[in-house]
Amino acid sequence: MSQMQNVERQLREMILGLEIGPGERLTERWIESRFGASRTPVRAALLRLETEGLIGRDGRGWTVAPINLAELGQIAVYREAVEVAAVRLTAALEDRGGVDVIAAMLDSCDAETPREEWHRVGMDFHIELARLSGNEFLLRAVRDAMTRLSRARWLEVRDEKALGRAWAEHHAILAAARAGDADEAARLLSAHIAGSRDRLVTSLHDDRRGLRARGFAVVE
Amino acid sequence: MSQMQNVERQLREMILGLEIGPGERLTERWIESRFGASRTPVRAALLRLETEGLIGRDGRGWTVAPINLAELGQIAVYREAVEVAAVRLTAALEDRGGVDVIAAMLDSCDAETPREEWHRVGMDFHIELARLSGNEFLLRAVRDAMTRLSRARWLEVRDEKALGRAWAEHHAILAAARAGDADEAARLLSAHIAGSRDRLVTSLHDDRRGLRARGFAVVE
DNA sequence: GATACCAGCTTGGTATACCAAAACGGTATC
DNA sequence: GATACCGTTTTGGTATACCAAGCTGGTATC
Repeated sequence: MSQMQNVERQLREMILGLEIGPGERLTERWIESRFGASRTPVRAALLRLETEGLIGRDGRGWTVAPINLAELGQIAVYREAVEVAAVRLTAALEDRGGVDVIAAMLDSCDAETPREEWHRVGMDFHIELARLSGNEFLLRAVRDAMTRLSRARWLEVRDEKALGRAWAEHHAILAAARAGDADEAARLLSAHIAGSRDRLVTSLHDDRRGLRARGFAVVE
Repeated sequence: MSQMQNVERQLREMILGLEIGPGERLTERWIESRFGASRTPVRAALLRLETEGLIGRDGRGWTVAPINLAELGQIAVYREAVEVAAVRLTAALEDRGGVDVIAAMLDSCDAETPREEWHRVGMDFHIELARLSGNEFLLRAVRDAMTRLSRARWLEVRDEKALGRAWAEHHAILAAARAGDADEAARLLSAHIAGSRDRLVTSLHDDRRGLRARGFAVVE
């Protein structure tokens, strides 16, 4: 694997894992010494992460993207557009066997499963559902949206009940898609995305002081 | 303006203007000498154009993205999802004055207007309509899609009648949006995108031999 | 004549040196 | 004590040298 991919992957993981906090400044020299790569692959990695929206430019320098509550609302609208389109395509497929694979993925989580795994499966549900549509652009759109949401979802304070509700909603969406009921799947998915957004924004808004106390930049 | 932005902009224009043909190979050294910049900004520009889908990797090297007919179909589905969402938001706005600005832009084209300008306005219509929605993600999605479609639309053989029809359809969509009729605007926009796709794919498919004779890679 | 192999060249990947601009810090002045 | 100014340091932008992998063309061998 090339140094560029190496740096890109590790840096992305550090950002998504909040090892580098939202709003933190990055210097190419620090990354260079941190990962043992020279500035050329470091710069390449930064350029890629910039297009993913995980980092941005602050004047001449680089900054880890802050948590942006307004952006979360816009992403929800975007997600609804592309995910609903994807699930409608999936529900119209001849062979909807892929739905069962996703259901099995959901069922691999139980009370013993670590929170990290729930987090990953919750995102992969949406990504894999988009993949079933067979449309590369819808898939990429969902993947990008989930990447941007990842940190916010990780910071969300979710109780046991909320996890169970999301799990049930996911299964209901799959059931409608499996049955070929595009309208019902679309309706359920829209409601699911809107509900997720509401809980997410409310949770982060209520907790914004705590987040800032941890050194995280939060934009409202 | 930095060398990177310089190279990126010029290279993009050369690719979109078909001065560098679809499928053509690119070497960093050629670009370096062609634009008088060193490899560092050249590589940065290539990385950005790669994320735009205008160039891709061919093993170790770089290749201008071929014209891909299957991709055109997928983009149409993607466009429909995001553009319909955008126009619905726009139709629901309190202040829909921006619609008239777009209408004026359409009306700036007449029989004397060069084809290049029609091409640009035809794309900007969709981009500006998405901008009115106020959603950054929908806007970016439409802009990206139009960038990817740009070369194909330029290669399409369009008669006077087709241009007039597109112009009329654009105005009808604006009228519905201005009236706040989201359903009608969505219906018209969906039909417009589907019709555009059909004409585009048919035209390029019929002309694929001619395109290949010009040295353009065409994937079906 | 075909094929296997080798040398040279091309090319992307990487490291690094140099530069200008901006940020920082300290000092002198009011 | 505040502020304006200047030198130092830091930082991103750029150019370039070097490397390894892969391609090319030619040659030698069968």
